[in-house]
Amino acid sequence: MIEPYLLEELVAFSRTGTLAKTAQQLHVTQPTVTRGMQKLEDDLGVQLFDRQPNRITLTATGRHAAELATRLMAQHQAFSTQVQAFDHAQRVLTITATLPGPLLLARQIAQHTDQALSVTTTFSPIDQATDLLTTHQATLVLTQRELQTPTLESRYLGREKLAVNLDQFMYQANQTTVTFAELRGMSFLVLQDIGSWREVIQREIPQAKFLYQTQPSAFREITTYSDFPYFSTNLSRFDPHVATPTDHRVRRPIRDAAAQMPIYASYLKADRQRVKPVLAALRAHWPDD
Amino acid sequence: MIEPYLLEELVAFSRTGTLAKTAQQLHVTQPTVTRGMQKLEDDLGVQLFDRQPNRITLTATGRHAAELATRLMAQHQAFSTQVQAFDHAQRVLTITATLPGPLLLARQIAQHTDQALSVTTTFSPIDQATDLLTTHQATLVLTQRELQTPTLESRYLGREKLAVNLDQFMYQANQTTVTFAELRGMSFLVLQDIGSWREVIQREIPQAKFLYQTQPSAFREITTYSDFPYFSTNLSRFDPHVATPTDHRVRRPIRDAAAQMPIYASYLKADRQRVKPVLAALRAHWPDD
DNA sequence: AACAATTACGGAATCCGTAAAAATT
DNA sequence: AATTTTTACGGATTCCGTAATTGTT
Repeated sequence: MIEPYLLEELVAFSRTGTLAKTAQQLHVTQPTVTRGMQKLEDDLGVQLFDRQPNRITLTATGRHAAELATRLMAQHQAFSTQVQAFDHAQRVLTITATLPGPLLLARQIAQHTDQALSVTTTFSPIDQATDLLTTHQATLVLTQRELQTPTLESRYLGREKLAVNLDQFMYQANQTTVTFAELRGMSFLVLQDIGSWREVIQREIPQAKFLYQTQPSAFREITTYSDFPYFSTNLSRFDPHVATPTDHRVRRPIRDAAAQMPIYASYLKADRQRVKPVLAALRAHWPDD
Repeated sequence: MIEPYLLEELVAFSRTGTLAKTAQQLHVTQPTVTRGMQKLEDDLGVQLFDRQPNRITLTATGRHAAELATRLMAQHQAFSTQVQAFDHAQRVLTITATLPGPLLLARQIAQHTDQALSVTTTFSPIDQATDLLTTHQATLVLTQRELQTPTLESRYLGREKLAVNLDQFMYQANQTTVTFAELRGMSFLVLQDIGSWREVIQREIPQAKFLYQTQPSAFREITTYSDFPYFSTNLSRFDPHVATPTDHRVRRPIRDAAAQMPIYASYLKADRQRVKPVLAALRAHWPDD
C-alpha cells in the first residue's frame, strides 16, 4: 500500500523538477525526498526516474504516475473534508441557493425554528448544486430548476416574481404592470450578487445599462439619494436591511414570463425526513402575490 | 493526511462489526485496531464510533466514512496497478478484441514482427474496451464498432464475414451462399468463446439449437466424427489448430447483412505512432474474400 | 565555486505485540 | 466462563535530519 506522503512528494517533484526544490516546498530536507522517491519506486516495482549524477528526471511512467497521483491526492483530500462535512451536516442543516430571494425567506425561517439551521450568505451557480448536496456542503439548495438524480429529489416551493421600482413621476409608472420592452434603454441600479436574475435582466431588457454595486450599504445609499430605478421581487420583503420607508418610487411588477422563476428545494432523498419541516415552513411563509 | 492502513481497518470493521474480527481478518492484534480507530477519529477530528465497555459500533458519520473509504481504497489500489500497467505497456504492445477472428490475425502478425507484441487469449465485452485502453491494460482493442472519445480514436481494418460449414449432401449446400432463414431449426456446434458472434447467431437463426463446446479440442473432435454444421469466418484461416483437411463439409458464406461485421482498431490517440505499423500489418494481411 | 543528488549515521517518532485490566453477555 | 474493548509497557521498525561524498555546471 503506497503511503500518501510519497505520492505528495512525487506530485511536488513533477511540478518543481528537482529534488532540492521539492524538499524546500515540502519543508523537509533533500535526503528525505531522495529516499522517498527511491522507496516509491521500490514499492511500485517500477522505474519512475532517469538518474544522472547531478540530475534526476521523470520517465514516461513517472510522468503518468505523477498525473494519477495528483488525482488520487485530490480524492484523498476530499475524503477528509467530506467526512467532516457529513458530520457537520448531521448537526446543522445548511441551506444555500442560486438566487438571493429564497435565501432571505430561509433566513427568516431559521430564526423561528428550534432546529439548528444555517443559511449561507453567498450563493452558487446552479451547476454546482448537485455537488454541494452530494458532498454534504449543503442539505438544502434552493434553485430555479428541478434536480433529479437517483439520489436527489426536488420539491416545488413557489414563484419568485421580478418587479421594478420606478420614480413615481416616470410615465412607465402610470400603469399597474410593465414589460421588459418598456424598460428599454434605461439605467438601473443593481446589486452585484443577484444570482441567476442577472442574466435574465441582461438578456431581456434591450440596450439597458446596469450600475452594479458590490456593497449593499452603497446600494441603499445611492437608491435613497438618486432616482435610478432598481429591481425587487416578491421575496425582497424578507430582507431586513431594505426597509426604506421614504422611497419616492413605486413598485411595478413585470408581466413577462421571464420575470418569474419557479423555485424548487433540492435535497438528498436520504434527508427527506429532516428537511420536511423546513420545506413546510418555506411553503407556509411564501407570499401569495 | 490519513494513512491508508487506517482506512483499511475502517473498511474491514464496517464489514466485520467487531474489532476482534477485524484484527483477525487483517492479521494483526486487537490493540492495534483499537489504537488505529482511535487515531483515525483523532486525525479526522470526528466521532466515528459509539463506545460501550464491551461494544463498539459505527455512528452515522462512521458508516459514511467507511463507505467513502471503500471507494478511496479501490482507487488507491487502482493507482498502483495502473502505474504498473502503464509501465508494462511501454515495453509490450498488448492487443485484445471483442471477437476471436481478429485476434487470430493479430497472433499471426505478432510472430512476424520484431516489436514486442502480446496478444491476449481471451476477449472482453465491448463496453469494457474503453476501460481497457484508458487503464493501459491493452494498447489496441479490435472491436466491431468505432470508439470515439476525446482521448480515443478508431481505424477501420476490414470486415469479418460469417460462413457456415455444411455437410456436402445437405440440400442447403446446393448453392454458393445461404441465408440465416435457410438455417432455421438446425443444430450447430459452436465454441463457447466466440465473442459478439454469439448474440448474432442466436438472434438471427430462428429456432436453432446451439451445442456449445468449452474445449477447442472437444470441438475439433466432435466436428470430425459428426455431421453437425459449424461456423467459420474469413479470418478462421489464421487459426493454426483448425487445419482439418479431411472435412466432409463445404463452406457456404451467409448473405445476410448481420453476418458481416466491420472491424475497427481502437487505441489511445497518444499511442497513434506506436500502433501505426501494427495497423498497417493488420490491413495488409486482411483477406479480400 | 555553487549546485544537485546520494550515502552514512544517529536520534526520534511511531507502530506493533504481549500482558493485564475492566466490563458485558 | 467467554468475549470484547481498552490501557500500559517494551521492543522493533521506520522515518527524518545532520554531515559527508560524488559529480556536474
